[in-house]
Amino acid sequence: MATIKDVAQTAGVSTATVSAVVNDSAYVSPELRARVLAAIKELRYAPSLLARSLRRGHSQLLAIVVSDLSNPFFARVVCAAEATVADWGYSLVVFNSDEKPEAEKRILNRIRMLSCEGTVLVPVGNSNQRIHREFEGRPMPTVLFGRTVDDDKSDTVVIDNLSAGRHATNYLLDLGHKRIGSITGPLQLTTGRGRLDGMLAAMQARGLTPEPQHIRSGEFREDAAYSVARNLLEQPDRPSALYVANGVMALGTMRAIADLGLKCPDDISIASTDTIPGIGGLHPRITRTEHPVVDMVDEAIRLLVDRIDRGPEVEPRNVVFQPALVVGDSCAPLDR
Amino acid sequence: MATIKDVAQTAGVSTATVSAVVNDSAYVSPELRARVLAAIKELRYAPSLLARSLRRGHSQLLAIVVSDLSNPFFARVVCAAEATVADWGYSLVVFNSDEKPEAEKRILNRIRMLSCEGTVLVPVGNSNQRIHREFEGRPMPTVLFGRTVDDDKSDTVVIDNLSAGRHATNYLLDLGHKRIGSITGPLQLTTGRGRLDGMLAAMQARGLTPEPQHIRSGEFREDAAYSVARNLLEQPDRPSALYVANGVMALGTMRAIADLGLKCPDDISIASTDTIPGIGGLHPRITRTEHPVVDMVDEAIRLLVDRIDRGPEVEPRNVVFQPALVVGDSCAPLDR
DNA sequence: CACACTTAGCTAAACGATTAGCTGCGCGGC
DNA sequence: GCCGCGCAGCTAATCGTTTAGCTAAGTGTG
Repeated sequence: MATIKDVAQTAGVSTATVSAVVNDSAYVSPELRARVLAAIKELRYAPSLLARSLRRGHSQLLAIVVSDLSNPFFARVVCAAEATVADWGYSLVVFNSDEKPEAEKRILNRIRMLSCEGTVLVPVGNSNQRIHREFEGRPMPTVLFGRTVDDDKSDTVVIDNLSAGRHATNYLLDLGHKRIGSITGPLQLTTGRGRLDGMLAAMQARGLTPEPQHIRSGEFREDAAYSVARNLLEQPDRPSALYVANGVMALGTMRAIADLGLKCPDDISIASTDTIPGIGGLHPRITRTEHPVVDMVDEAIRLLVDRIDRGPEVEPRNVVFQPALVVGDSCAPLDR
Repeated sequence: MATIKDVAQTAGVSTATVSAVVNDSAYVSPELRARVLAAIKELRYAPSLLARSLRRGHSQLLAIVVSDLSNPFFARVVCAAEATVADWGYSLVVFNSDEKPEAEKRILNRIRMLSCEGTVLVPVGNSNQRIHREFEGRPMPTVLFGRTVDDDKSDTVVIDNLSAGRHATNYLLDLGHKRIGSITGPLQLTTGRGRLDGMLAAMQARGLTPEPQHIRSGEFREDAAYSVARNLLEQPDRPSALYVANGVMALGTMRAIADLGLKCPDDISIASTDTIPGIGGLHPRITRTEHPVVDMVDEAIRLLVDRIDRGPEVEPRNVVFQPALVVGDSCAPLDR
């Protein structure tokens, strides 16, 4: 690879002049400029971002750490992030913590070593100490995405989990369901706890109390939801409707329903939060609340870049997006 | 952020000694080692990978460029790559060319500037010149993934597209279908051309010639497949079965079928190549050929790392994975 | 014509690590 | 007692940039 010295030599100028041409950072006479440009072309020179980063003190690198990259929701997040980040002139380093705190720790450390300028983090667990412990010293600009932790120092972008759970449940209630169960995520996560609380609040508002054995939670995964759903639905007094906390869990639940020889929505109605893109042609079409992934990611990157530029003085900002109900045909009215 | 100088100063040693301790690259007396370790801990020192990379001449960075990150198939690829790459001690920079040649060009250039040590590339278009033009000078270790181009210099990891198309089509033929159509990807891509050729070969082997208007192709996207399928199925003489070239196109086709008020498999049978994970609980379960994504990615990374280590002398290797037929219930026997 | 002022382009010092090569100490052998 | 050798740890060069500060030539003014 040609270096700036090679270019300087072939063009017969100093490296400072080459740098000035490349970065347009100082006036260079048309003649020299032309010579430099020609040399660059001839040698196929491209500046080393490594060296530039070292000198300038910033790396043009942003990191994203998601908690489960095999979840289509986070795949969409990464996809959106890649695009937005490119618009801002950064490149994206992607990490998957796989819901493991120790992996997250290792990753955050690596991000620091890579001199990434900022991080979009879907935090694992609920202990914020870790985040700041790892990033101590020069604090790393961080936007918490999707989930929050007890942490008033970071910017956050989340959805209104309570509303999500409530709207989906209200839809079921409006159809006449009374014995509603739920399969939600780990309750130490805001996405798990919040959605369940929304569901319970909706029930309570109608004076209903769900049966304890109908309220389940498990990991945010297809197979976890499958097991939980299977176990729940094999009970003699199964509910007439279920609220399921995310897209892949809804799929797992549908699979359990199918395997048990039940029919949705005939035997049981399903409403969820979050969605799997593209499955609108399959049956049933799941009724769910959706959140605007692309907008959320755009906002997260915007906040992140702003914090990188303006530093820790800026007050932490917490942006909450509202979910929207999308009606499919996975819920049937309960006539009785 | 603490630098190696700070550590050296606090420990009362030279930077060389600190480096020796950090990298375990030379003997350091227990006493100094302890002092250095203490200083590192106290200052929360972590070496700058930027500086290290600059000096050592390699960056611990691998790049992956996929042609459509919103496609769940490539999301799975990125997910698998992230995990494997971490095992080898690298970090992964992710790019999405979105099937745009000019974006790919820009990305490859950026990869070069970032001093990534190697690239897993899902190439856009069919002109290999671009790849080598961009990577000229010190040639960039590259593994072509999923698709190949006219290029005998790179390692490649692909599936046997011909077999994929043939197996899926044979399944339909075995059920008695004769008027089979297809919706495949862009024919300048090996994944488009190959799968279609496999389908046609299967037909031909039974002495059948598909009607030209039943053979369609379009972009590898849900919405593209939807339009094509809709147009195809609205014709009076629609086929009794369709082979669809990938997972998202199968979903688009199913959506078209649903929107037209048709039933799968009653009115039309669908077999595809590639799959969407987790949708086994929805109806119909699409009959398809699957390929071992994780193994393919592992192999690609293995090849890439090997080439980085051993240089361009190694003969290019071309690994082909075989697809496997997975039967769902999207195909009905044709009795007539 | 001398002086100050501008400015194009240069030199050289960073950035934070690694590492070749040097220094000086301690020890063993004759 | 001296010489030579081994080796722990240091100094300083280096990776490829950017950039502060300098030089020298050009310009305009009194």
